[in-house]
Amino acid sequence: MPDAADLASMNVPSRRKFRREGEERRRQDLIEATLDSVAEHGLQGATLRAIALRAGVTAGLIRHYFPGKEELLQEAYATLVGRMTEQAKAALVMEDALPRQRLAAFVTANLNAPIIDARVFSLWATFIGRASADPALAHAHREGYLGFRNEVEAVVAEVLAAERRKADASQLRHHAIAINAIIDGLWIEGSLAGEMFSPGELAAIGIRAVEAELGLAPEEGGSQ
Amino acid sequence: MPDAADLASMNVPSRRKFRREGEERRRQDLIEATLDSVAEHGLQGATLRAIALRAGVTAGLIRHYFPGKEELLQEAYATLVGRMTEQAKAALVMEDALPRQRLAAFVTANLNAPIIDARVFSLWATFIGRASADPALAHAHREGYLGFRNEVEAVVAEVLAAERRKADASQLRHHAIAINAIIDGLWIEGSLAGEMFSPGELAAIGIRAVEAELGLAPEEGGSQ
DNA sequence: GGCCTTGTTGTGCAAGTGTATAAATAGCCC
DNA sequence: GGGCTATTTATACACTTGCACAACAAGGCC
Repeated sequence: MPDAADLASMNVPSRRKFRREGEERRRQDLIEATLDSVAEHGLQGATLRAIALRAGVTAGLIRHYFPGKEELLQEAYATLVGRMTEQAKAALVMEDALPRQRLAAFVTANLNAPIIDARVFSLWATFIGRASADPALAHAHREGYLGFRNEVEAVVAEVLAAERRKADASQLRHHAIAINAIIDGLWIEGSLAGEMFSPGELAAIGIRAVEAELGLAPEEGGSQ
Repeated sequence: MPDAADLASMNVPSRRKFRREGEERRRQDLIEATLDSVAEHGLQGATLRAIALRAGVTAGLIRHYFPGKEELLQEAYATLVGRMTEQAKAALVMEDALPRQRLAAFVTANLNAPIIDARVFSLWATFIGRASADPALAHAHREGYLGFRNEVEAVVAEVLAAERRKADASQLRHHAIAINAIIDGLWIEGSLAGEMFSPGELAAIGIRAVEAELGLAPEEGGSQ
C-alpha cells in the first residue's frame, strides 16, 4: 500500500484546495471575470472555462450561481450598464455651482478616465452589437440612454434659464439629443484612439461644441 | 444489381447538385453571407456551416476561397468599412454647390438611410468591439476614421473660407473632431432607435449642431 | 472533535467547432 | 462527345463547448 511519499512521487491526481467564499463575493468575482473575458476575447472567447479560470475557480461552479451562460452574460451586462450610468451621472451632483459650470463639469467627466476607457468601450460595443437581435439588450440600452438624455436635458434647462433664455420642449429635446451625440461621439473617439488626443483636449472640444450648440458666448480668455 | 428506381426508393445518399460560379461572385456571396451571419447571430454565431448555408454552398468550400475563418472575417470587415466610407463620402461630390450646402448635404446623407441602418450598426459595433484586442481591426478603423475626418476638415475649410473666416490648423482639426463626433453620435442614436425620431429630425439636429459648432449664423426662416 | 450542510471540484458527455482531405462532378476545350 | 481540371461536396478528425452529476471537503455548529 502506497504511503504519502509514494503518492506525492507518483503524481497521483490530488484534489485542488479551495476556499469557500461568500455568495455575493463569488457572484461579483464571476461577473467581473466574465466582463474581463468578454473585453479581452469577445463573446465567443468568454467560455465558461475561461471565465472560471479568471475567477480562480473551476467551470462547474458557475452553474451553482447561475442557471446558465446566458443568464451570467445578462447579469454582467446589467452590471456594466449600471456602472456606466452611475459614473456618468456622478459628475452632476455639484450642488453649489453655476449651471454652466455643472454642464462643463459633466462634459469633462464623461470625456476623461475612467469613463473614457478602452475596456469599457469594448464591452459596450460587444454587447450593443447584439441589441438589434436581442430585445432585452435593446431595452436595457434604451433605458440607460433615455435616463442619460433626461439628465442632460435638465442641466440644459438650468443653463438656459440662468441665461434668461426661453426654450420650448422641442428645442430642449433637440439640444439634449445633440449634446448627447457630441459626448457619445467624442467618447468613442477617445476610447478607440485616446493617444491621438492630448490630455484634456477632448473635454475642451466637447465643452466648446456643447456651448456652441446652446449658443453660449465663449468664455473670456478661454485660450486653447 | 440495383437500378435507378431502386436507388431512388432506397434513399441512397445522393450527392447534391451544384453549379460552378465565377470566383469573384462566390467570394462576394460568401462575404455577404458572413456579414449577414454576424449581424444576425454575432461573431459567435457566424460559424462556417451557418455561413455556407446562407451562401447556398457547403462548409468545405469556404476553405477553397479563404485560408481560414479569420481571413474571411477580416475581408468581410474590410468590405463593410469600404462600403460605409464610400457611401459617407458620396454625398460630398456635389461640385456645383455652396460649401455650406455641401456640408449640410453631407450631414443629411450620413443621418438617413442607408447609412443609418440597424444591420450596419450591429456589424460595426460587433467588429469594433474587438478593435482594442485586434490590431488589424484597430488599424482598419483608424484608417477609415481619419479618412472621414479629413473629408470633414476639407469641407469645413471651404465653408470657413467662403465666410471669409480664418482658422488655423488646430482650430480646423478641433472643428473636424467635433463635427465627426456629432455625426457619429447621432448615427448611433438613429441606428439604435430610429423610430424615436421623426423623418429628417436627426439630420435637422445634426445640421444645426454642426453650424453652431462653426459659428455660422442660423438660416433665415429656418423654422423647426 | 465529529458531523452535516453545501460550496466546490473533477469527470463525463453529446453537440458543435474549424480544419484537412478524398471523392465526385460541372463545365470548358478540343 | 470525351477527357481534364479545378470547383464543390462529403466525410473524418481532433478539439472545444455548455451542461449534468457524482464525489469530495471546508467550515460552521453542537
